[in-house]
Amino acid sequence: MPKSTARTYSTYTRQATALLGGLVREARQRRKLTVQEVADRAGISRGLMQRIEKGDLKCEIGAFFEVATIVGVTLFEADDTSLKQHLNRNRETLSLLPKSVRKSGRPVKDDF
Amino acid sequence: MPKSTARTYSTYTRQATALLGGLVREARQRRKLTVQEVADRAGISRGLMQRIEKGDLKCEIGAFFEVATIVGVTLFEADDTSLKQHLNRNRETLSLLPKSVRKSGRPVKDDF
DNA sequence: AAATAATGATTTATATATAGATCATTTAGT
DNA sequence: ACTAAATGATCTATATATAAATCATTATTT
Repeated sequence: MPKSTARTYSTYTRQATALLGGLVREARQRRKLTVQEVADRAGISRGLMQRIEKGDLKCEIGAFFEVATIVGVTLFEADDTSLKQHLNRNRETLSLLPKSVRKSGRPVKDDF
Repeated sequence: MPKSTARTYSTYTRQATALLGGLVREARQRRKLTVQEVADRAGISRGLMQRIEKGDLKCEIGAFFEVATIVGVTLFEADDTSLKQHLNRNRETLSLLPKSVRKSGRPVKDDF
């Protein structure tokens, strides 16, 4: 039972999301696609599409990324191959990490 | 009234989200932080934190990015300055793109 | 080895994001 | 100029994401 999901976000989070939304809008316009067209292709409503372009923080990341992908805005160096490789590298690292010494250590609240 | 919000996602979207979640998990472990600790700092539940690390596509992008930021995983080349500049460049492009002249002057709030 | 902590997974109640509709305004095309 | 299309904004109903609680399992520390 969510008490109150009124979140707070860091400036970076807000800016990054706004930037991504802006890049989507820019890319969409460059390709001469309407909001409705992209929404249709992504299987979402026009309203959600507009919120995404405005950088609304409460959109599903899946819908957001899907729209970005459709208009050609990609995180992680675009092409599938490199993404897949990156993913695999990440997988390996993850499985290896826990192994070597995870001794005591305390939280370490550093930077930011 | 949403009929059925069972979306479909491209392979790229699924991989990108999974990768981002994996990077979050990796970064968190490297910093010796528990899931609960990061969740607390982000103001989200442990359950959501776990879904984020698994790359669940239906998480809020805001929560996702906030967690990423907290553990030090940043999109858009990390530092605030470059992000801010990028954002401004994007803004300019946007206001110029539509067609040179936008009749009724828009406020243009660039108070970032 | 025992104790403690962290993670994974599931369930429930509720807060809320979403689709869809509608209307106003702005932009594009003729 | 007029017309049509696109965008912006707001509202409602409902599907669903979320917080919280709980239990099982797996690590970690002593």
